[in-house]
Order: sequence, then C-alpha cells, then structure tokens
Amino acid sequence: MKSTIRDVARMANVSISTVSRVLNNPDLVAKDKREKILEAIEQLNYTPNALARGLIHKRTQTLGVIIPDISNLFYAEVIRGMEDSAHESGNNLIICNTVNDQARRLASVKVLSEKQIDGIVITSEPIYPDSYELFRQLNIPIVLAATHSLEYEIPSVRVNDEQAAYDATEYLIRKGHKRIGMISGSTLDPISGLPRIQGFMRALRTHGLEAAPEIRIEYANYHFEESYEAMKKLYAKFPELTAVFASSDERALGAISYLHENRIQVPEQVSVIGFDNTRMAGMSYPKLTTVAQPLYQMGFQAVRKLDQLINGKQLDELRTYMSHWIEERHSVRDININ
Amino acid sequence: MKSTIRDVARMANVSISTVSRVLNNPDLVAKDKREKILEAIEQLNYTPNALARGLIHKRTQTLGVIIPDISNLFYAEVIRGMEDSAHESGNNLIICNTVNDQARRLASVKVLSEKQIDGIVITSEPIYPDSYELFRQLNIPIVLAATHSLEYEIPSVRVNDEQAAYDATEYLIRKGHKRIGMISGSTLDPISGLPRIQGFMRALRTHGLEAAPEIRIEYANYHFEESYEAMKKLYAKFPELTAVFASSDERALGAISYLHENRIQVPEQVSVIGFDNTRMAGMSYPKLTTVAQPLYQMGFQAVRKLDQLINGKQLDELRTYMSHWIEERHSVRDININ
DNA sequence: CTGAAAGCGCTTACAG
DNA sequence: CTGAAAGCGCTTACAG
Repeated sequence: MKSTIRDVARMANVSISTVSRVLNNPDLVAKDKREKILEAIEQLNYTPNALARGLIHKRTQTLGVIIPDISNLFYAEVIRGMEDSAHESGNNLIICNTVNDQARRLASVKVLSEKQIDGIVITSEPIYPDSYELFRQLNIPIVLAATHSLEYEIPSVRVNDEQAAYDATEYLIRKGHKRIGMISGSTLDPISGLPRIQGFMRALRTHGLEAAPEIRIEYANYHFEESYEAMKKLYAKFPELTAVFASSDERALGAISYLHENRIQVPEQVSVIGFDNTRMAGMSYPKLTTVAQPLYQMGFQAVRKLDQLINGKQLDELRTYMSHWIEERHSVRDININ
Repeated sequence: MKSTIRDVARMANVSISTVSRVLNNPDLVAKDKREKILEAIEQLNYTPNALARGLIHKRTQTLGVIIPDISNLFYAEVIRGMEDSAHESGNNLIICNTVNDQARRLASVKVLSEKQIDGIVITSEPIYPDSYELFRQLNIPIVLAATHSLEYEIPSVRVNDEQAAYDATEYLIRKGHKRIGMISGSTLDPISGLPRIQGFMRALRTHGLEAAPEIRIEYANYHFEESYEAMKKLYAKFPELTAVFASSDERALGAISYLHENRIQVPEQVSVIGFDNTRMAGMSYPKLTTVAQPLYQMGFQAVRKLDQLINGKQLDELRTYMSHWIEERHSVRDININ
C-alpha cells in the first residue's frame, strides 16, 4: 500500500498539518520536527497524492491535447515541442487521438474536463459551433495549434498558410517555372486546403500567370496513396508541367513516387516542393525542398500560451503567426540555369 | 464555475447521496426523483469530478506511457494502437517523452505515480535495477512494449528481434546475396543492437558464410545522418557488398541516401532491407523492403495487457512475442534471376 | 510553532 | 427508497 500523510505524521509523532507544512512551506516548521518528518517521508517512500491536492487547489498540472490522427508524421515534432514545454512548466500531457471524428473529439474534451485538466490544446481542427459551445460550457482554457479561428476569440499558434503557399509558389516561379501544378487538400479544409490554394493562386496571378485551378490543381487527402493518384491525374491533364507544389510533405512524396515509377526524373524533369518539413523531408530521395513550419516551436509555444492563459497572464497576442521558410534541398531545379 | 453534486441535489430537492446513486446505480432511485435529478444534471451541465471519484475508488482510468524519443517515427503507429486500446477500455494516456534520459525517466514515473495513474507502459527501454527498484517501491503495474526483461518478471510485448534479424538476413541469402553488410545499433543496445546482430550472424553461419562482424557490420545510432555515415564507412571497408541489412527503417533510408548520392543503384547494385515497417517505408524511393513489426498491434496489446494486469486478470503469458514478417517492396533485388 | 477542524467533491455502508 | 455520516488524502485558515 502507498503510505499517506497520516502514516508520516504517526511515524514522526506530529499532526498531519505539520507534515503538510514541511511539504508546502517548510520554513514554518521547527527544525527538529522538520528533520524527523523528512526522515519519515524518506523511510516510508511517501509521495503526496496529487488527486487530493488537485481537489483542493483546483489544479492538476495536467493538460489535454487533441490530435486528429496521431500516426500522421506531422505531429511527431509538434508533440515533442509540447512535451518539452509541458515539462518546463511542470505539466503532463494527456493525448487524445480523435481519429478525425467530431463525436470522439467532443467526448474526449468532456472526459478531459471531468479529469479536471487545466486546459486543452487542440491541433489542426477547425472550430465548429458545437465545439465552441462545449468549450464555453465547460469553461476550460483552450489554445489552438496549427489551426486558428477567426469567428471566435481563441488563442492560436500557427503559420500563415496563405502566405507560405504564396512563397512556395513564388519560389518555383523564381526558379523559372511557369507550368506549375498543385496537389492540395480539399477546398473545404480550412488549414491545408483553402488558404494554401489561395496563396498558390495569388502568386500565379501576381506574376502574370493564369491561375486556372481546374487544370493546375488536383486534390488528395493527406495520405501518400491518394496523392500518388492525384499526381497521376494531374500529370494526365497537365502533362507540360515542370513543377508541382504539394501542400504537405506526404503529398509531395506521393507525387514523387508516381513520377519515379513513370521514369520522370525529379527534379530534372519535374520539380516538387512540399510543405511542413517533417523529418521525412530530409530522408527522401531526392531530399525534399519544402516550406518549413516550425513544428517543434509551434508545439512548444502552444503549450506555453496555454500555461500563460491558465495562470491568468496577459497573452502577448491572441493569434500568433509563426514564421515559415523555404528549406532548400534537392527536389527543385532552377530552370533559368540551363 | 463548474457545478457540483451539491448544486444538483439542491436543484432537485434531494440529498447528494441520491444524486450519486442515479449516477452510479440508477435502479436504486425512484423514477420521479431520478427524472428530476437527470433534468437538473442536464440544466446545470453537471459532470462528476474525476479527482473526487479517483480518490475514493483508487482508480483514475489513466495510464502512463514512457517514450524515449517521441519524434522517432517508430512510435507514431505504436501510440495510435495504444490510444485505440485505451479508448476501448475507457482509459486515457499520459505520455512522457524522456529524451533518452534515465533521470527524466525516473522522474516521470514518480510524477505519474503521484497522479495516481493506474499503470505504466514503458517502451523500448532496457530495465535497469534502479528502475525496477522504483517500480517495486511504487507498487505500480508495468508493461513493457518493444522491449522486455529477462531478469525481472515484467509483462512485455515485443517481437523476437533475434529471429526477425535472422529472417531478414536469410531473406537476402535466398535472394542470392552472400556479401551482406549490416548497419546496426550499438552492441550495448539490448533491443535494436545485440539481438539483431546475433540473428544476423546466426543466419550467416547457418548458411555457411563467415560472420566476420569486423568487416560486415558498421554502427550507427538510430538517426538518419549517422546511418548515412555508417553506410559510407561500411562501403569503404567492404566495397564488394551486394546487400545490406539495416536494423531500422531510418537506418535503411540513411544508407540508401548515401548510395543514391554516390550513384550506386538500389536495388540494382546494392539491395537494402530495413526493420520496423514504419510509414516511411512505403514512401521512400525505392519503396523499402523491411522486416515488419506489428507496430499498431504492439501498442494495442501492451495497453490491453496493462489493463488486464490492473484488473487482476490472469495474463495469457508474461512475455508476448508478436510475429513479424518480411514486407516485400522494391529495395531488394533477386540476384539469382539474372 | 503546532494541532483541531473544516472543506475540496465525491461514494458507500448504515439506519430508517 | 432515501438521507446523514464517515471517509478518500490532502490544505489552510483559525486558535492557542
């Protein structure tokens, strides 16, 4: 059996109040008693029960994290950042994988709330009215990571997807490409879909190219296989293309796989730029040039922000946009050169 | 403020005992009261406080998971399996990333214990005496995933690494390879190191080939970059090799990267087989033939086993060895054929 | 400096 | 069927 504060008190011949004090405010306790108590604690291997503490303090030092699909490599670095940040602020993370299911998502939030976690970071999901209603009801601090909400006043940490997509496209244009295609998430997807499409098209227009989304864009969910198929279709309807902007690394690898299998050289014949800079990007062949999101930092900052929110600190800004950059590797060719 | 059982009782004009009963044993309560209480619960958006419950039941329905490096893609599928299993048995998972640091590992276990989690699954780590001592002291159910302990009686779920390495090597031999090299983890690593080396050498010997580890084996930690270097060294000292067994997918990709960059065709000139079957294996070029571990199932079963342990059920077996298989893709060439 | 008491939000015998 | 009481393991005014 685990020993309790009562056992310690008995062994040290003091009241439980005094034991509690040496734990929380040792200066208030006379030296001799303090030492005897410390010794008893040691002997009994006593550790305070965090449930009892939580009940009193209304704080559990535990945070919830909602993730749509934890097997997506995108989250590996994000979670690592969250973990480090949590560790730094003395918190633990309960991670809930919602399998992209709104019902399971709401259920998870409810359970987390029952467990009295101090706050939740929600990743990658758009915030629907029923979610927001639940958050309000539960009155629980929320931070969004890799997503945001313009309708609601919820703190968030993400990259400016529209601009990042613009930059990716412009990068290709600077490298001399004009016949650029895109493999994108659905237009209904407010994160890796719509804004990146908008950025893509804005860059084309800005540089005097026709956007022509019907022929330039092909859609795929975030899986490799579907992106492979999308590349196939894209190539079929737009065979003159010299470059592809894939709106995630996994999509880029799916595209590259199709190209390889059809003996189309990357980047000699077709250049590919990805998005995310997951760890895979550095392991593929050719190594993937990609729009880097600061994945670790996004996770780190999201938890940091949540911790500030919980502690009633003034947030520097409601919606934080972290900076992205182009991580140049070997999958894009500069056409100007030859 | 969150409403409590007291608020519900007041609104429904009953005692808190009765409210508690409709929550835990509704049949014991008269229908009219029950309905009134349910209504009050609805109105107040009442949800029971899991801390208070946990304090009484000595159960939190929360499990701890210790992971050495969560950014390692190996864990993506494992955690997904754990999550699904936990969800099935009504548990949540607190995930602790220990950054491969024994001090942080022990600290994590202590915090988890203070939070009264019901059990812990530990992944990939060898069990040192000080760990075991702590587990004993804390008297907390433990299950090992992707590792095991022969010294201690701790339940575990893993693959038979020695046999899996044997099979990988034999697979290469069957494909006509004799000059086979290996990129391995350290001999000190009891998981991805020693047993896989032993399996590798046993296969060579069984098939009448000299093991000659000094020239056949090069070492690398689990990172891509180091494996790239290892491949370079291996190739330098053993240039006649026609195949390499890399003891993880990431090591395999590092090796392939080196080969690509030096215009050595994979698999035409050198075949590569990996280990793990992480999601990357299907996304590389060429797609990686690899020894598949049932990652999702390992995670799922580990949590399942832990749940059984917690509920005092008889375990089917202390040490579960899950079956592996060779996932044939395109990185190994059959030399016999031409 | 220290102990007794009240209380955090629940559950569960015990009486009636 | 229902309520009062004790108790889970703590913390924190309050008195002394």
